[in-house]
Amino acid sequence: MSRRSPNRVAAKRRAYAAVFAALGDQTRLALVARLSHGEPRSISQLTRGRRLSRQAITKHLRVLEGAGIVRSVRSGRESLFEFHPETVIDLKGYLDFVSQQWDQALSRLQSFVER
Amino acid sequence: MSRRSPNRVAAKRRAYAAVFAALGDQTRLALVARLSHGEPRSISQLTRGRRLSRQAITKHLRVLEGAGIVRSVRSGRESLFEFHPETVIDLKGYLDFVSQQWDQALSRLQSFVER
DNA sequence: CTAACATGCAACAAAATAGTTGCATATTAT
DNA sequence: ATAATATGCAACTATTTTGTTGCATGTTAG
Repeated sequence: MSRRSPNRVAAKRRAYAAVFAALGDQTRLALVARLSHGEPRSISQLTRGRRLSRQAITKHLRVLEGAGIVRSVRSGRESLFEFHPETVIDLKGYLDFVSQQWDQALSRLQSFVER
Repeated sequence: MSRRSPNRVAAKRRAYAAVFAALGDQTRLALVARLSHGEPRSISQLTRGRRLSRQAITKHLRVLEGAGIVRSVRSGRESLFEFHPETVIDLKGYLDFVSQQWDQALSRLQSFVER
């Protein structure tokens, strides 16, 4: 049987919730879009042209980093942020799991109705 | 060309951000898991056994409903919440888009290095 | 009819989030 | 060496989120 300790399930959930929460913001979503487009960018580059202060952008980047969605590397006087795809792939997996659970529920209902 | 007005892009982003934000919470993730497992459930059913008050659960459900992740229907004295898969499917699509953008960026880099 | 149940609404408090500003420090360009 | 650039740290405010409690109202069971 798939018995999985509730604690383990809860821990997983907390982790996924943190990733979802990190993506749950316009600004951060825009940053992810920008970074997923290619090369690593510095905080200044990511701030330039935006209406938010550098510090605000920095905080958002740290949230994304904390969730494992981006990585930062210091390079001289700037710190470069780079998209880290694994976490997003993993999240897709979670959504897949939820969808599949639903599909299976539907087909169970279906076979019940049909008998 | 794919020129897409920035406003349209921003609007899309806001919408997705709202869905991510709705999923960015342990309790709500647990509710989604429960509801994706099958039959619609009433607020009382979803509250029973949990350590949160009924009102707290209700608020969470309304957040999920606002994001289009669940639907509610009144049935007599109770209101039943049901998982609504389309929104989650759509979100998976967004994550796919981001991943693909990254993959394409990688292959562009690859072909650049190789020449 | 009346009691039990299910929910809604509103006011409130505590905590987390988002953003700003000012100042300090490290790195690079001239 | 100096100035310009890039970032970090801390304090502070405003807003949003999370949760509670109390009370009112609608619905169903006995």
